[in-house]
Amino acid sequence: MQSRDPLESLNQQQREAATHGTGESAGDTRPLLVIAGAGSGKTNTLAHRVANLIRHGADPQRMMLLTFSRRAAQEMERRVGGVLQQALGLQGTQSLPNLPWSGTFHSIGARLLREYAPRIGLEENFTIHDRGDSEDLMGLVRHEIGFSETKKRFPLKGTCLGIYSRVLNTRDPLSLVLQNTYPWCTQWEDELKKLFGAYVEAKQQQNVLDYDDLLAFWADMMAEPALAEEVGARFDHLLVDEYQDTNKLQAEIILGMKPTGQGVTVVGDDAQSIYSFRGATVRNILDFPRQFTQEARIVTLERNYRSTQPILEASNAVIAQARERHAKDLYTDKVSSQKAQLVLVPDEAQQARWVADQVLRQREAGAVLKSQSVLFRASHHSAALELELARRNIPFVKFGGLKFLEASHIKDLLAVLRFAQNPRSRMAGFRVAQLVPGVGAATATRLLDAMGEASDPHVALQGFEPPAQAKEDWAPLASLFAKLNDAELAWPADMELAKAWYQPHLERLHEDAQVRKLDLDQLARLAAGYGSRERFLTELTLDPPEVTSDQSGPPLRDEDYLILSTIHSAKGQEWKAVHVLNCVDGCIPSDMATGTTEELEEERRLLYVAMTRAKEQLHLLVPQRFYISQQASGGDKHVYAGRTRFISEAMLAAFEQVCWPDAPSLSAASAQPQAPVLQVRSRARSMWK
DNA sequence: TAAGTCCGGTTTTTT
DNA sequence: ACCGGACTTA
Repeated sequence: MQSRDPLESLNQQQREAATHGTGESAGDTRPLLVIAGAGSGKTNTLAHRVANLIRHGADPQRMMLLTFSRRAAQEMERRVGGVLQQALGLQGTQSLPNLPWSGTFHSIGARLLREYAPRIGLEENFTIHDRGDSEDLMGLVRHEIGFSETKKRFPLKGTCLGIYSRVLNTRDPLSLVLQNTYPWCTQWEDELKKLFGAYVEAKQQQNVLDYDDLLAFWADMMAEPALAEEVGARFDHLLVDEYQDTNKLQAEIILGMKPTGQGVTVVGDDAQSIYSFRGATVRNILDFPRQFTQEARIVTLERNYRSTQPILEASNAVIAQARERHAKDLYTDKVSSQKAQLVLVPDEAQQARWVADQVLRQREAGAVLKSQSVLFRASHHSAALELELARRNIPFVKFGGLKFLEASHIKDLLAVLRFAQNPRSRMAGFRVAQLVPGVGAATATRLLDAMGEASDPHVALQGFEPPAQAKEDWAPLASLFAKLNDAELAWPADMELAKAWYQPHLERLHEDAQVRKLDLDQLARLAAGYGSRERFLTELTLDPPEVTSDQSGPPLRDEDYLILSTIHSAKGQEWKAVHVLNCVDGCIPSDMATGTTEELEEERRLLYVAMTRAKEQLHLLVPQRFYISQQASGGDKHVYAGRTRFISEAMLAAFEQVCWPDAPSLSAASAQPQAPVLQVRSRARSMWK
């Protein structure tokens, strides 16, 4: 049977990207850079490239595919499968390719490090600290070396970790990082050096790695020629998605693995680079062509398949003002008479109402909630809207912001498992021990010291004498760890044991134990999907479930719900209708990011990313005033905000302007119809002040 | 030594 | 509104 040409559906540029190095261009060993504009079919092209390589004999086991998230990796796998099926005329599930080496830099790094652990001086059973654990450890060390005294006002633990992380990821010296990014901390350079030294020491003693270690140790490994050669030779193809959001360390890893660039493909869009706060640098993609021993081939995808002409026009106008970029202008065939809207509303409360109204109206017109989204710069910008949606019973799911894993009861349970996995992790042990009533910081420290000095920490734990008043509650903990340490135990039985032990503590510590119990059950179900305790713990910290459950729990799979997301978490996605909240100076750009031109440029790209998510309808909301949040209810302190500086007077022609309510009045009455005129309670209180 | 109260300071975005 | 540190009480 003659199967169809699988590349038929691609345009000329996409086809060049998909087939580079095969067919007519066989023998071309240059690395490939694909500049893929927003909505230009990037994922599809990459999937076709992978499928095409496989059709030409490439072994999926020998391909490394670095994507931004596990979700992106799975999507890729699915699409590659689809293309292959079509091309080879295969049926059903017959040859879904298994791409074992696809995932984020961090998760692939963790795998390689575990595998090579014995050869690079690591212990194989290391556990991985997430952001919160790392901050806590930094805080502990900070306290231990005496930097936490009140008078000194030393940077907080989160700031310290931020500085440390930036030094590693950018490979810039500490002094430069302080000067550029943390100018208010420059006076502490010496102390920070000392702190970071102690932090590294603590991590090593406890056999834990943080996010940065996963990249830094991998890069170190690739700086060792023999190892780099060995690892590089295991992979024929190395493909990297979202390359504009990689940092110096990640570029070093790629270069170390494939110094000639043969087999390397990177895809990205410099106009969508929005992660410089994490050390990502646009230089990576701008410098890519000349990085290897042979110069790269560049293919640019400029045709947009996502948005209508008017939406694209408005987006192009915004990004055209950017200072430095690969010149490209997106075009599309999708005509529409509907311009992008600039919606003026009096304040945030009215903004929430307008969005809720609009979302319902569009649902009446046939757009299910899932095809619509609301995007915002910072997680808390959606607070008013969330209230409004709840009030009207409109289901929604929020991406980004607080995670399921950050709730204290989830952390408690995970700490038990982590401590069992790695008994040298003081962070986990500290948390677990203090769950026992009568045990506080002092007793916990005594336990961990005893375990640290012992040749076998398990024996030390079993032999530990708790204070008299804690004795009774201590026994179940000791016996739990005896069981968890048993090699016979088969995952996920560990989870059940831990949960059973934790149950009484949960009830004692939390009023709402019932609700939290549901979360723990959810976690246990999740656990069953992983092969081992080690894998569960690793994957969970590197690729946490993205959706935050409200108290109500995650919506059912078939239910319809509106998407709320930070702009950062909206990366790579698209919706029929997109609403962008708070398009005012101070929010976009965030008033915390107006210091340097680079920061400001990134904020501009952020708005561009938000706008280019829209397929048919785009609404930019401009609330005209903001109430100061910390004041008595009914208070009237507010500030006026102006339209974002990224949409200049001259660009207004690309938008349709809407004022709501109809009369663009700023009078208090129309702006705040529901606000009480009088607050009797606060008046009664104020009598006594 | 543990647990509870009070006060002061506070830089968004995420692997 | 939240967190961390200092201070108080049992």
